[in-house]
Amino acid sequence: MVAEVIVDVAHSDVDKIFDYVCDETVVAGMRVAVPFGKSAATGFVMRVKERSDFPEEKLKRVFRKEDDFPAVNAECLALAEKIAARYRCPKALALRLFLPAEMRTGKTSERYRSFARLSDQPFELSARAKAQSALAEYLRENGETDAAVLREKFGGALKALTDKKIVVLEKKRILRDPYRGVEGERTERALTLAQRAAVSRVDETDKTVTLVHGVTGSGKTEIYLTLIAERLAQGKTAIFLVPEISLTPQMLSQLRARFGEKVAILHSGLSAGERFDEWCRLREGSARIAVGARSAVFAPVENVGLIVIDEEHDGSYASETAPRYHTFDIALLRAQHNGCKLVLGSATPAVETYRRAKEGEFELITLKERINRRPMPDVEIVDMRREVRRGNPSAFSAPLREKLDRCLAEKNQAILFLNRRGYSQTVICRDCGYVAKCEHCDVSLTYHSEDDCLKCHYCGARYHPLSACPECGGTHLGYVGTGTQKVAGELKKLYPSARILRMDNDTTNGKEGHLKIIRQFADREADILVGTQMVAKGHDFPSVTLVGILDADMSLHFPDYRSGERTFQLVTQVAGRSGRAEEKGEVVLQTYDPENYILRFAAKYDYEGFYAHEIAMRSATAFPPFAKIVRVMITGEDEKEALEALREVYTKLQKIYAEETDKFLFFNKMHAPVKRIQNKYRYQVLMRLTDGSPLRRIYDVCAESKFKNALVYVEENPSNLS
DNA sequence: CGCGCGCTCGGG
DNA sequence: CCGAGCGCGCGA
Repeated sequence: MVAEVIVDVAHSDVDKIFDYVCDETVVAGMRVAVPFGKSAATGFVMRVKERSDFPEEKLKRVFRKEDDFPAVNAECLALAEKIAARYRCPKALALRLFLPAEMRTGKTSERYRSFARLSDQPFELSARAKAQSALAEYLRENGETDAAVLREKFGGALKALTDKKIVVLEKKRILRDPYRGVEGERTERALTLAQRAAVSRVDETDKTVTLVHGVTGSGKTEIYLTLIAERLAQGKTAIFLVPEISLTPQMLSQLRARFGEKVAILHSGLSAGERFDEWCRLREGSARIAVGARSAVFAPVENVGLIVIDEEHDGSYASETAPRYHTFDIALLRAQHNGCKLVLGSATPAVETYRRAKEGEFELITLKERINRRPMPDVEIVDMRREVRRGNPSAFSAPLREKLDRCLAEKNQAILFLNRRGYSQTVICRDCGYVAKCEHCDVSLTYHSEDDCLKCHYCGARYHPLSACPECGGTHLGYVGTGTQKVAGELKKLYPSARILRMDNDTTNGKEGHLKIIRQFADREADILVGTQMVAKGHDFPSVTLVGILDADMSLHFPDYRSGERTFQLVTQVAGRSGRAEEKGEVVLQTYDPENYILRFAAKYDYEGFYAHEIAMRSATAFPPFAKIVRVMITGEDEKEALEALREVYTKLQKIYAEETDKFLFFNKMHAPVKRIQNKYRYQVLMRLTDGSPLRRIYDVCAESKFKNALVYVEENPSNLS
């Protein structure tokens, strides 16, 4: 037999099939060790065939199998090839998406543990061997027991008994359990009429994709779970995708309560061993529901009956490393391959998604009612220009102060939202205009009062605070702009007795830190939570009755075509934190642009109105979905080489532009808005296309680029143009 | 990607 | 004439 192998080297030079002789136990999808050049390499068996076209005498043999199972199933093999073609990346890179990283790096493997049990042979122990008798008695009562436990309890008696063959040891595979005591109680509720109707619509439509557009609290999750249960009953599997941040213990316990051992989670919070074991349970079929962030779309399940993408609009579904796939595209391929449904859910769908639903490409289900019939909180838009005119330069408007007073007096909780970390955004010299900048990045530094230093928010570098301007020596240094740290400090002064908690990148050390703060606040260990957008995402705080959005303009004027859409999503999401239990919630939205249509629609929770306005604008200005934005990024530490790469890539792209000018609405090269990040210079060729047809050639140009010290990559409709 | 081959250039 | 440096092509 001959195996067609892709070696696990992510480089276009070796991105081709190599044939190796193998025995019949080697099957497609297996990882094998093969001789490659001077040394050995791991490879993926793409196909097994009878004979090779390559001269037989030159063929070498597969050394051995890396695993005794195919790591990548047939569907995923085909999918990997499609991904490699679509995003122009080496097949090895596409294949790697399908296995947990620790399987490649060898950082983990199956864990085994010895178990002891009594053998069948009859025995008699001397009366003096007390420990041995006790151990035998223990095994008779408890049956098979972990050998480590027995050693702890009975010491050397275990060895004595195994030597006498009275007790036998057996190694058993241990699955590491990532749920750590997550015990959910089953909170299954009968579906409402609307939910039941939604479930049948998904089942009955002949469209592959269904968008469930349901306001916060309309019970989308229950719909997903019912659909998943249906598929499970049919002997099929399901993939349930959520934004990374939504994988909370509460969410997991809900799933575990409903589906028990059938659920496996795949996410970065697990240890290497846990992740590997969860992956194995899915591959072997003992777990049938894969839950996780975007990478879970590559779950090793067979016979997929349903894929769910919850919070479909969330930015974390787009990969930021090669291959820069979008989770939806992969999910759609898998759904089509399996002939199953793909369900998207959101309270605030991406404009592009909603349009496809409106145009009839996707089935559209709208849920207008909240399960509990409770109205969404009232949103008051506060004109900050008026506050300034009235002599209030602080971050808190009079209406917000008033509501905060009341909220605290009534012993409720409040959340204040500000999308800027640190104390103040910039340090500026009032004498000469000098602004403190990072040495490695082309951005200004943010002052952090807690550790009294200047930090770069792009690379994390820290600097001593300035006492005088390094340019002119002036000492009139001004701190401009307000961050979460400053807000927390000012709150402390305004409400000395209130307990204030801050949540942003500086106070959360990794994922656990983030959960810790959430838990503290949920346990009412604080009265006010001040934070960046991480406070916005799906957590239930029943005692929160007030949410303040301190500076809505920050996200509104973000330089990106989706800033309006994101602001709408943000306001809706943050507002959803207020008034979830008995008491009605309130939202104060502070802005210098109170007439802005996005804020107006957001304040009324009018997605339709927002959409109609936004889509008309996108159409008039030719932005997605009416055009495709393509950015070719060129980055490198060596400015000269990066520029050289830019010039070469630009010249080649110009050729495409010249030949297909009618497809281009815009074509230009420039440096990126942030010229340097972590010492890497950044250049870009920015294009806006009427349709995607030149994309293929654009990817080709980038893949051809062979500069050693300059990275060239394509971004489609990038969500962050910095 | 990692390696070795061979071409080229500079030193003396 | 020799050794270091690098560009290139190969790997089954």
